[in-house]
Amino acid sequence: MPRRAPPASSIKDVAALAGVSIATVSRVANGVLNKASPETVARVRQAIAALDYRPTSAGRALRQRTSRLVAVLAANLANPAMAAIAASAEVALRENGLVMVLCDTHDRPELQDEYLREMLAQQARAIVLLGAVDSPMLRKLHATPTPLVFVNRRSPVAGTGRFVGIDNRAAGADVARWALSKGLGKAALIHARSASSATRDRVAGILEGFSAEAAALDPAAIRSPEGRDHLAIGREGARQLIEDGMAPALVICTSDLIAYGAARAWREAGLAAAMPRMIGFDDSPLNDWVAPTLSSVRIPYGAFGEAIVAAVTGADRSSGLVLPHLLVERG
Amino acid sequence: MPRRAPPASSIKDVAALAGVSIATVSRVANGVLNKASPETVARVRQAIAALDYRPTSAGRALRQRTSRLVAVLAANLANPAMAAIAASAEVALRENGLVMVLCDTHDRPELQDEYLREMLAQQARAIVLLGAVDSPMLRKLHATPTPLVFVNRRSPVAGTGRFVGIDNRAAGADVARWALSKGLGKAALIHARSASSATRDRVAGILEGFSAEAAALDPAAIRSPEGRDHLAIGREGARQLIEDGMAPALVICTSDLIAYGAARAWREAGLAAAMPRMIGFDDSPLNDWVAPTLSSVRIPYGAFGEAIVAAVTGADRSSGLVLPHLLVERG
DNA sequence: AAAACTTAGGAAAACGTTTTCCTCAAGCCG
DNA sequence: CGGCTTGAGGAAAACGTTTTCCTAAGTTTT
Repeated sequence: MPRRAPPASSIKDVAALAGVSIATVSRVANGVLNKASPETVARVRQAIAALDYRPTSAGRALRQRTSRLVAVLAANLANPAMAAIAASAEVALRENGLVMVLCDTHDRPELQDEYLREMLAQQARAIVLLGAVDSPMLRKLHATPTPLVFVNRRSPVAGTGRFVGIDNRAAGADVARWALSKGLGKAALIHARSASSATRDRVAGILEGFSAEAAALDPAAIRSPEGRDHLAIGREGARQLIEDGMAPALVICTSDLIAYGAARAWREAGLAAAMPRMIGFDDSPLNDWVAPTLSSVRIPYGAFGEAIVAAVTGADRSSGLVLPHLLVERG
Repeated sequence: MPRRAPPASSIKDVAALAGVSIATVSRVANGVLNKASPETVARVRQAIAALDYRPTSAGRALRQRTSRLVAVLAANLANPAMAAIAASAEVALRENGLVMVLCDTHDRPELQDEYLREMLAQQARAIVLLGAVDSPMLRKLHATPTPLVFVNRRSPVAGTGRFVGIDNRAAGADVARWALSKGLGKAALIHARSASSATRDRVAGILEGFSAEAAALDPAAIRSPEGRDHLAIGREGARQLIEDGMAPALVICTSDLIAYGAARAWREAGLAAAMPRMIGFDDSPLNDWVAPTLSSVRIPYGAFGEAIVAAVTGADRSSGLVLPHLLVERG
């Protein structure tokens, strides 16, 4: 039933053509040059080129007990920010001879576990979690040597795995400081009811930032409704604020998507003219195009790829990388 | 240097635990039940569960000469429409026991070739091209048994590969008919200067649709500037229209992203109030949230996944699947 | 009761690599 | 000239599966 792959040329063919043993071909192909004379190397290289040979990954993976695959498990690919990270990671991995396998866990623990299992069977070189959720397999994995990299959200198991992301708490505080220094007036906050460390830290930072200036956020102006995605959460949160007669001058959202949703609620309420100022997190690349008045905390997603590679290859022994964020003001 | 994967339990361990040969374990694991007694099957199953055994893909791929990997080569992951297709494909593939490997070719032939080579080395079960571009390797691949599936854009090599997408020509004609029947007045057209069959067919359909009603699109109102992405193209095209004093009542864009770009140009020109009506293609899921006045031809991206799987597994012998589109009117 | 099947399961080959030893020859030192 | 070292390269094992035979017992058919 399984369709056979094309009978590509194998190492044997190259060896035969070059008149050497397969061991030599393998060495040359892998850049081990001190075991063959320059002439032999040249001959083998020529044969490789002539046959368009490339080592089959299955054979290599079998022998080396690890593949060139790096699994990236994203919580939600529909989120442009996640897609941006994935794209950036893909480029960086490729440049390091690794291949990205991208999966969408939909933030569901069972699905995440299923993927973790599969990637273990694939002998993935490393597993990158773009928004991890706690799950049994994840805990088991911590006991294995497979490198685990947590992006945006920290590992649900304290003190394990490398982290790549921004300092969300500091970013939250920055937003609060900015709001106060601008004298924007009454602020509201909409965030996801998620247990993710990113959201938690942002919210904590925001609250801290306000209280550090002896100001405070009206608890009635904080909303964290349930919702199937950030867009819906933002819309629902804003709807509640409007319904309750709140008229904030600024709405802080813990993601750009939440802000998109909130803006829609204001439009739908016929209050487009009285739309409050808004600020989100991520600074989605689309903002300049579709949300010209949305301020946002820019997260350098384009730089995540390299950071992820560094974490994957364990180039630095540190427990992770904290990248800089930047508050981008619009509108 | 390569970090070793955890010493997961292998088929031998299972065999030892169940007191059978590895052949029997393999058979049971693959659901071949007519070669073992029910009791043996049960015993093996128990051992498999106890050891949390899952066949290593490298061994399997080596023996079967094909892997469970399906390569998806996307032209541009930053495009939410592509991301949506990828997400949909990923789910459908997974449900069929296949694993998606996602790559971003950035519409560049060399990069596409590099990925094609790599995926051949990975013994990918099939290769899905989300926006293929012509390239040497692609032509070579047509001679191999590896199934090739073209999504959105048809194969650059006539008559080869399966196709999944909508009838772009008909969709273009639908847009023209809609514009005329609504009596919207003077229309403009912005499209990418791409050689992709999707864009070509849409443009052709639009022009045909107009002439079929004995109307015509002012050639001076058709723009196809160069640009690094659709957003930039839309912005530049609109900028040209504005500069040339065109004041179309409707701007037809061959993608939603182009329309986003065009809208930005009008805003930037200080003409937000006089923004023409717009219609795009894709109907990005984000439209309802960020572009409430953008009409669009909805492409059922959520259904692409299943169609792709059907094409990949060759379940139907047809040369491809044409899915229905739908004109969604907004604003 | 011999012959022919069936059932349950095992032994072993094959898949394509990488890598660990070997070997053989040449060059060097004493 | 005998013993080292070094350079160049080969033979073969091992990795974990799947699958093709094979076998030995039991069961049916003549």
